Amino acid sequence: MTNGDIARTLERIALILELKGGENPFRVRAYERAAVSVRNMDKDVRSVYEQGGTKALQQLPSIGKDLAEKIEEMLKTGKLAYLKKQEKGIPAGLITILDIEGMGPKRTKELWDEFGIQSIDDLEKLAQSDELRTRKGWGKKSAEAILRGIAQHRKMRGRLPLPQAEPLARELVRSLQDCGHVQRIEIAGSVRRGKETIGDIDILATSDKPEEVMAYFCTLPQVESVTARGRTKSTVFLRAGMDADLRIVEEGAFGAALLYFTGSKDHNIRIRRLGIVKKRTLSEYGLFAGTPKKKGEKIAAKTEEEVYKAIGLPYIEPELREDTGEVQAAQRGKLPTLVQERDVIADMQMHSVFSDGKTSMADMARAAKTRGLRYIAITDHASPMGMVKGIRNTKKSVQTYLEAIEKARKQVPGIRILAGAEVDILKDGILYLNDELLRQFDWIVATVHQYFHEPRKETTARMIVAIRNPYVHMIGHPTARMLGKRQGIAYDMDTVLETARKHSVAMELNTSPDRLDLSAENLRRAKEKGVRICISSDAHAPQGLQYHYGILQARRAWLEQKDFINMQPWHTFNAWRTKRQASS
DNA sequence: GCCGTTTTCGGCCCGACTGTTTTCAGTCG
Repeated sequence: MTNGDIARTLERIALILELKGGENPFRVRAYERAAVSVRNMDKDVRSVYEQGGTKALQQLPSIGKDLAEKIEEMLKTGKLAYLKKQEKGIPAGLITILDIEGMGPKRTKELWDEFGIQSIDDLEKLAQSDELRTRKGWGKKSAEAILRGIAQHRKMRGRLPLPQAEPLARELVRSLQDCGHVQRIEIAGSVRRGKETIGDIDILATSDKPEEVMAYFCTLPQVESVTARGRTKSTVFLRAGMDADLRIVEEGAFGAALLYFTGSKDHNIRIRRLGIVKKRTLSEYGLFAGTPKKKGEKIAAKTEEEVYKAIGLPYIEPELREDTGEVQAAQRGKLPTLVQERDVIADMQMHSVFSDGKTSMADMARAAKTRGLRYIAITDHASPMGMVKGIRNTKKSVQTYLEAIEKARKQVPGIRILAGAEVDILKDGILYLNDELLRQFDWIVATVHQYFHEPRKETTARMIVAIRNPYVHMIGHPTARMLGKRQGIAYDMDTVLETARKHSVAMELNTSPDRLDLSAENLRRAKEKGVRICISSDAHAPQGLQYHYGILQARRAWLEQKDFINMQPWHTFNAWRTKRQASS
């Protein structure tokens, strides 16, 4: 069982307890919190358990004696008797109904008890009939809202990758600015936190004419339907297939509101609890003296900095706000100095027309130079796959390639160009190019492009063989995932990262918007193990030299400039590169 | 079920919107 499996099991228990009803809601919440805690961990729960037993598990946040024992059972048997017992009599399809907007546990239970619905299809039939429309507490509008919710659910199928959702959010902001009654406006929510996938878009604004702004928002051409419309909050469903919320707040409380609507929920809860200790109440309207019931004077609200300060914390960057230790780090003055886009001074993976790129090596180098990069590697493909043009496993092909690089160096002075190659890792971990050829390059990126579904054990061994190859400098897009399309290869990440550190091989942060590989979670694990990270665009054309989403991901992983081997001056980078070659 | 400068019991984040109600429960973030 992986961390994800354990988290999913705990979540499922929480859902079932809610559905059954009559349960202490805080107990439900405890299971949810524990699930989040396990999912966000940067270590394997299994290894924590193996090293320290249930006592060590109890050191984890939101895990007490009871849940430590349940996790132990899952790790030992792969099952959980408690879940089995709770599941008894609950139809599997019932839980999926909770994914429908507007259907929570209480309403779902009511319809299950009264009409025996067991699935989304059952719910649809019921909402189409007259039974709901005439039922006490429901009515015509409820039935229609449910049908709308079902239609959206079927259309949405999950979340959009950030590189698709963020431009949508920016476009909405631009449109709203055009309406003339918006003063301040900011993107909040998970887009602001730079999450890898986005469930909905949150926008926050101030306005002298809130009603007009809301009317304008609800009738934008991007909007397919309006879910809710009020004076301060409206929710719409976009044609692009996701919800967008707009909130209008008072100018004087913009900071408190931005903090609140940026989240995450768990971060908010964490800092509110800090407030309670100091007899303060924090809401989207500000930080107040007293309790929610007996609220006193306003202490801070204007800016996020001011609110954090009043609660005794330094400013915490949005990308860190996931309740994965950032509040504790802030209290101890140990927040990282997060990496920024301007720290990118080199790019260690890009392609030219020699393989599947769109432009010449010289054009790529010029574009990189214009962007302010000091050194780059041209890394055309070396792959046995017939469909991939590029470097072949022959002396002659490599010779031709190296000559082309040399020519580009002459054409574009003022930027250092490394002769690199992106070499396929074959099924057994051996590289496509032989050692005699590999040694002629300045920079070797090893990547997986085939055999994505081999067993975990074999894949782990395959990666280790590749890392041990003395000519390899970096593992490119290490899991080979494609966001929203392909899950990526599965292997024992901890073992592979430890091998990489031992052999001083860098792991790539590939900033290509459909890869973003490694993920933030794995990057953070890599950092904690002391593995070198190397950022690269994998650009196939000059406009592909982009780092925005990769940098956001790096920030979510707590990475700093010093964690990147290619954010160092050339001599530092080169010393590491040549030492790697010498020691191998 | 978790947790502790309110420490081993008694709390657990806070408020808006909707559809129904006539003062509110359920849902959402």
